Amino acid sequence: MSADTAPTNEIPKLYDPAAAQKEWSAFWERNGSFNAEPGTVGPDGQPKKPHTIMIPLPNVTGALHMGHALNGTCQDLVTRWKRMQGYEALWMPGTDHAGIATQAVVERRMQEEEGLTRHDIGRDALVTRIWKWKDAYEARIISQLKLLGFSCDWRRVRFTLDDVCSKAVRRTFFKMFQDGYIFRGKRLVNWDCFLQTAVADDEVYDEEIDGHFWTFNYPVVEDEASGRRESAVNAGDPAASHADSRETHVPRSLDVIRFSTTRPETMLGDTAVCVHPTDERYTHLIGKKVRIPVNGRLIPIIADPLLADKTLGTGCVKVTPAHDPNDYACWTRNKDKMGEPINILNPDGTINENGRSEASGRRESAVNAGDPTASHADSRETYVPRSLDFTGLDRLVAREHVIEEMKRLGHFEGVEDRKIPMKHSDRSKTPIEPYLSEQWFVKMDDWSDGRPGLAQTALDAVNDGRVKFFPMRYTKTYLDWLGEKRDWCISRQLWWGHRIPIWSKDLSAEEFRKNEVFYYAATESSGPPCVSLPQFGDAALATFTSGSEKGIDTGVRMLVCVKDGYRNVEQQLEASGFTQDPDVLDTWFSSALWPHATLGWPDAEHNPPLDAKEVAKQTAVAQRTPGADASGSQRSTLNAQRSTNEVLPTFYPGNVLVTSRDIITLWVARMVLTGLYNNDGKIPFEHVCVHPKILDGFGQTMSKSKGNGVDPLELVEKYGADAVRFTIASIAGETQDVRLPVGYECPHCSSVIPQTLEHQKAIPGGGAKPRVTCVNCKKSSQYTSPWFEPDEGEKVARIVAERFEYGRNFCNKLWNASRFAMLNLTDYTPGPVTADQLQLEDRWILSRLSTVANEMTEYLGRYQFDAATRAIRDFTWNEFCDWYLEMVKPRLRRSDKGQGASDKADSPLALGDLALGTSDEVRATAQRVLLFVLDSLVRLLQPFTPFICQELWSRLNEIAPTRCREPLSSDPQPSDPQPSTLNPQPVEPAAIVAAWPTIPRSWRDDALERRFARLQETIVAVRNVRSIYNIPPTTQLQLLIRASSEVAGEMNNVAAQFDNLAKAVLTAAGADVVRPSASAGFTLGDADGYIPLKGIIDPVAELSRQQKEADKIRKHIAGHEGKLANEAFVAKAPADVVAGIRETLAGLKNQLGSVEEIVKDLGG
RNA sequence: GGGCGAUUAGCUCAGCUGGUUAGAGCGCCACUCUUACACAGUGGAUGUCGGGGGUUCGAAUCCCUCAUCGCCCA
Repeated sequence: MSADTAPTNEIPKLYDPAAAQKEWSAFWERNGSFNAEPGTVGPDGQPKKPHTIMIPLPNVTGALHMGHALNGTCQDLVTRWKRMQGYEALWMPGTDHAGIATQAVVERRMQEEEGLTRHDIGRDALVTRIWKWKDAYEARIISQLKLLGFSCDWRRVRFTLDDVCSKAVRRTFFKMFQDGYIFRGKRLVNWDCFLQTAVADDEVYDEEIDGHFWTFNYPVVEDEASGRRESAVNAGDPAASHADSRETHVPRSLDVIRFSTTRPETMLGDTAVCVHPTDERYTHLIGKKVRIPVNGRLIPIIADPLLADKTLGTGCVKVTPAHDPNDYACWTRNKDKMGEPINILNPDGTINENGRSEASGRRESAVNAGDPTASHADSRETYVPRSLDFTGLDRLVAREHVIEEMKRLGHFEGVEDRKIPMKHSDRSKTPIEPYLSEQWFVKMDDWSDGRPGLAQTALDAVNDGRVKFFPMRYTKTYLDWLGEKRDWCISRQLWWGHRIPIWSKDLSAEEFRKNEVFYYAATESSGPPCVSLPQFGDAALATFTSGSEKGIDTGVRMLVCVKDGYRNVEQQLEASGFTQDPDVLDTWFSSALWPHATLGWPDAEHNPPLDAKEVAKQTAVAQRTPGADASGSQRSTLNAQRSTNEVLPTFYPGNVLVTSRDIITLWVARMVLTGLYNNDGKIPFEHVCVHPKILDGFGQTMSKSKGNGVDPLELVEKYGADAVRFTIASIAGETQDVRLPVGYECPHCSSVIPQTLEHQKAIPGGGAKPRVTCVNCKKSSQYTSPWFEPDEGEKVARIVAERFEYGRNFCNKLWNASRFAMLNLTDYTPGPVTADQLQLEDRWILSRLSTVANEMTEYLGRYQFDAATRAIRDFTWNEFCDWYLEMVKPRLRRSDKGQGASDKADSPLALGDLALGTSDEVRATAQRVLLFVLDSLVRLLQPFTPFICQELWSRLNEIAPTRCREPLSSDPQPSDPQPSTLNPQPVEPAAIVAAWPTIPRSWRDDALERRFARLQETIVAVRNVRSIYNIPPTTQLQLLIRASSEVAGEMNNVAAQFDNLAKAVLTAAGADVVRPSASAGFTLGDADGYIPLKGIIDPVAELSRQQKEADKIRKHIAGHEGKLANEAFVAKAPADVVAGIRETLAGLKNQLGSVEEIVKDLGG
């Protein structure tokens, strides 16, 4: 036992993550370590530069999964790193209300558990329930983030529906309304008939269903008929005709148009049939009309090259603009040739009044252009003998009736089974219907006068490099999507969200005409987009819509937008008959404002409020305010009352948005756009870091709906937060998504049961909870699943993922390396280290540290978290632990207790070529260098594994509060190729505020690293021989080295390390060394080694081994010679490449010569 | 249909702007409880770099093409 003052058992052999997490979370909280304040002054007396990251707000639908953990880990890495670099680093946390997603979850649960729909309980009651849900899940989410050690400024937590964000939403809407960006229009939306709302494209997924493909025909109507019609009807209205009696005397088989459809009921809303303009089968029919048999409406045959495809089916398609996106697009191209789109659906998916044909006895005249007309019932009597009224039928029921009718009327041609891709609502899991409805939009396109629109400003910001993507390739996604400049539909028929701040009222034509301003505004297209209402000051603006093409004569609807903070105006409007728009805004409208709304925009007079509870937890901050805090910086008084908002100008523009690529269009583009719009053209962030997604073991993205989401806390519990973070960081690269196969740990025998798709999908059916059966002990148990809670008292198979052992093992390695160091630092005394005191291994590890620390800085700057993780892991494990610690051990042994096996190893004096002084001094130097490297290592790792780092930091600070540090980065760096003096100084009280290492690049010594590599190779070669001959580790070997005198000299200098690391005594080294008989050998490029093994060596086995080795070398030689024999290679390849090959070849030949010699010796 | 990305050891993945004897972790084999660590140490085995063309002195890397998979947008 060398460590006499610190019993080994004081530092456990295993790192205990749970204890560290608990202790240091509280520590950071107490100290306000994650706070970011404007005006904070750094140690140099200057205000700290800000660094801002806005969390891509997770939604409150449910708990977080590993994807969020990855996203957060990346952000925390950057935030902690920047904080150590001296920035005032703000990581703004918060959550998103996620309109439809959250409402749908709550509604579904209410339906399942209580059988209630939202209409049963009403708007207010539903919203109250959703708030409760939100409170629960927001708390859950925040606690998940906190348990992962994420260093958000928790005092600043925001929610998209809170007062601060709401104000920003209202102000933005008002501003956009004022500037004419917001308008009302018709739009084909994805209609969720179950939830009765429009859903966004990204809330829709495709799924194939078993369906049918029906073929029908429509009879073509004769020309003379259309001639008569024209005089009878409005231009552009093909429907108001009764001339169809003609076709009764034309053989139908000769003039029908055949088409196929998967949704026959939509023929009720057909406004045309469409063929390809060059399709010779139909060219003669273009411009003629067909009759829809089930309702008698006449519709034109049009030509459209985009919609119709000659090669598919009959080449003819029906056009239902109100219920099909392609058809709608066709309608926009051919408005002049067909009537207005006809909506046939009610919001609940039943057929509306347009499902009623005249034959049903409907008397009133058609309201919509394109409706069936009232004139021709008689002539159709022969083939429409009964009333046709599909109104009120569910669309799928109506489908069957339509088919029946078409069959009965003789227009049915056939049906086949077919797999049909069908869009489904992600929220209700029901098929969506394309549906034409009135919505609010934000104009994205440029203005007609050439001014750039919102989309263009956001495009410019990326095009001119103000906003950059990492990796760069995602720039294209952004530009392509924004480049379409499609108007943004911002209204949602939901109850959960920001209510649209528009109050409207219908005005009669007379009422309307009385007000000249209104009249002018509504009728003059070149006028301002809206008019102010003098009675409300600047608090309200109005526009008018006529509601139909018929103009304002029938009256108008007055739409008033009210600014935030004018409840009185809203009340006055309501009192005079105005009602607020029932819809809410798209969630993205509020999340788009996140980067500036959270900072208090538009309030220029107050800092955004802080969470009082979180502030109250910061007891240490309260105690030290207003003095200097322990890190030497001063913070401004918390949440002081001010007359200006300092937070916004300090932390906006921000620095980086860290997100996954599916969010580029939804968030990034819109954040840039609104950021520019609301902040005088200032971008919300300069970088966008796009990280991979975590997939399950089957390559599916993790999602709540698939049931494959893994709760990071389960893994934190199993492996520790640091391990989870470190592992996650190691996979956060820039190339691709990453699979994470998981399993369940059998509670009986601890075997891992791989997860299957069945496990993911299984839900409790009829009471019994699903179980997994252990592959090993065959016992079954319940398991964790997002679908159900295991029963009380059950043994539960919990989720495990072996991948995370990577991080756990690493943490333990770091722990034990530090443990070793601390056991040897009990008598540490601070003091400088001078260059002449440094040993080979010291210089080597400092050289490596310089390289690695600088690489880390570069990797993090490029958001290459995986590369940074690998670099620090390899350094820690393969260099610091495997070599440095092993090599430094002899120097740390107390000389008075040294009991080495050999004379050389016994005395540190024999270790090197430098004057070492007393052994106490040797030990002290070793301690100081070791401590310096460990200190740097902990600092480099702090952003990755903050808990263990702080644990180590605090322990180190007890033992050694003053330790050597690299020179400050601002210090002038002499071109000294060696590390200059390391000077001790008091270190920071906590790792989180420690300075990020800035190791001088001049410490890197390539020549020394090469020499060191030769030493390593030699040691490995000796170990190899030992292993091959099964020589016990305790057996001392002899080593002879034949090499040039220079190399031999170097070998002699490090002779003690051969004994230390390979249990081999270097008995001879020089050019004249000869191979002893009965010895094993190895060859390096410039040295040959021999290990006498008399009595141990099996000459036959050794011969065969050496022959194999020779063959291997010959193969390489052949390869290299081949290259050099190629004249073109020698002529064209760069000189250094050719020289490199020659050098390698020479080395290989040397090696081969040595091996052949051995082979010969052995009688081969 | 358009775009992006992938396909490298049994598994999960690195390999940047072409030149390495193609790597890592896990797993596997053998040996070690050697005084930091068995969540460890030491040594070892393992790949026609998806297929096929091409460019080049030289291709895992660049180009074309095919196949498979994933995502985004229509």
